[in-house]
Order: sequence, then structure tokens, then C-alpha cells
Amino acid sequence: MKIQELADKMGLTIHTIRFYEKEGLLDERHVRRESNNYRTYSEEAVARLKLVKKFQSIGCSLAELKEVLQDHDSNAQTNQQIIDWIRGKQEEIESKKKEYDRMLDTLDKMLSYRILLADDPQKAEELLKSWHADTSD
Amino acid sequence: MKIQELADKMGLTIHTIRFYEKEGLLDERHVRRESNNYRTYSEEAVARLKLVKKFQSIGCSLAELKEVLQDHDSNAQTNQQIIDWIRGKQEEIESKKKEYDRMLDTLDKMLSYRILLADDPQKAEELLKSWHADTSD
DNA sequence: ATAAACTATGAAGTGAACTCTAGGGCAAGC
DNA sequence: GCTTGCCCTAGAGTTCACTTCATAGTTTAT
Repeated sequence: MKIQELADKMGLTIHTIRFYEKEGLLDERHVRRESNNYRTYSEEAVARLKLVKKFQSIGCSLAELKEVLQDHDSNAQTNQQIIDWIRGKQEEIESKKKEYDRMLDTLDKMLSYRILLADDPQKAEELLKSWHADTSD
Repeated sequence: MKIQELADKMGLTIHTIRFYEKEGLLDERHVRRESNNYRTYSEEAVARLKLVKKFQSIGCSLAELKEVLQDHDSNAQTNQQIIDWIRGKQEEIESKKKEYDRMLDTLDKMLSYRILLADDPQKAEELLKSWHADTSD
């Protein structure tokens, strides 16, 4: 698979793919060179890029991913570190989910304020004040 | 309250607070000037910054926040837009929560692979291959 | 055989959100 | 009255994750 084909398949630009390679997110398993110096990508590249996108979507930096997305080429010392990282991420995600729930509460409040504002500004004001009273973060 | 005090209270730097002001996230309700030109912050500034942090933590840009974090100073036309924005955000958060659940699955898989790798590399290999077999994103 | 469409490189540019520096003004303690 | 530690502004620098540019080699279609 050549670079444009991979880019289309993944919804990335060829620039981004080359950038990821430069950043060390792709290696021999994913990309090789033909005699004309063109890059050829394996199916593993597709899987790798999917994983990159997935981790990225939950807020991992490329640097962080680079550390962790090593399957075969890792040695025993780093394995424990990666296990620790995974456990840390799991906790991080759990607490993010909780934060999201609190955010949904906040948005609900904002929504009822906004809706009330549309047809009864005075009552909306009172509502707003009643929230200012509580000292929640 | 002077800027350093607010910064300490909020866990921000004074630079960040001034930056937010420049970006239009704070107004007369939150910050005023003393005769010596020093900024003085009200309690509303604290509430506002908490809200900024909250929205920011779920991935809102400062530009987006600027649009939305207007309580009193907004007019009727924009009210409906803000209601729409809130509804959009709510959906966004729901789908993010689902993405997080899928992520937790992925991390679980990675974790069992890593743990197995520590004491039975061959079995770990098999596990890895069994996942490559499925074509989930 | 020549143009269009692909590939390559290295380096510069972009936008978001800070972060820091330079150069200066005020304020409190000794 | 001098040092120390806040405060001010304007603007430059940083990091991340791209994105674009300039230049050039390769492949494919007509």
C-alpha cells in the first residue's frame, strides 16, 4: 500500500503519516521502502494508526504513545512500566468519566437557565442566584 | 483580591490569568483596576475561572468558552444559539463517555497481554494474534 | 516524449494555549 | 533611602500537532 492509499483509508493526510513516522510511531513492521524509495505500508500500519487515533482521542500525546505502543520490541524492564502506565490511564479515564457526569449536571443547569431566560428573565435571574449561593466547584 | 492571590487560589499562574483576560474570558464583573493600576478580582472571578477550568477539562477551546460564558451580557438572538450549543455539548459528552468505555476495553486487553508477557511470552503472542484476527477499530 | 499525478526531502509556517523576558512602577520592611 | 517583592505592559519564545512550501525524482497516461 502506498502512502496516499493509506491516507485515504485512515482519513489522514500523507503529511500526517510521514510526520508520525518521523515521530517514531511507525517502524519496520509498518513501513518499508521500495527500490524507488517510495514507502510501502503493511496491514499492521492500518492497525497501528487506528490505535494511535484511539489513544489520541482520549488525550494522549504522541510522545506518550510512542513510549507505549511498542509490542514486540520492548524489553522486560519497560514491561512493568507499561503495565503501570496502563493502570494509570485506566484510573485517569474513570475519573474523566466522573468529571463528564458532573459536566452534564452543569450543562443541565445552564440549559434550564437559558430556556427560562427566553420567556421569563426574572425567574431566570433568581435561578442563577440560587446557584451562586452554593459553593460547588 | 490581587492577582497572585487569585493565582494561588486557582492553581494558575498570574500570566495565565492575564492571558485569559486578554482573551476576553474575564470582564468588569471579575476584574477592576485600583488607582495604582493593579488588578483587583471579585469572588465572581473565582467562580468564572472554575467554570473555565471545568469546560476546558472537557476539551472546550478558549474561543468557544468566550462565546458561551456570558450570563448577563447576552441578548435574545444569541440565547437560542447558546441553547443549541449546550445541547450539542451534551451529545458530545455522551458519545465521549462511550468512547471512553471502548478505550477501557482496549486498555484491559493491553493489560492482560502485558501481564501475560511477563511470565509466558509465548501465550502472550497467541493472545496478541487472536486480537489481530478480529477487525474491530 | 511530454505532461499530469504521484512520490521524496528538509525546512518553514500555523494556531492554540500558554510561558517567559525586558523594562519599568509601586509598597513594605529595615 | 534602599532592597525586596509585588504589580504593570508589550512582545518574544515554547510546545504540540500538524500543515504548507520549495524543490526534485518517479510513474503513468496520452
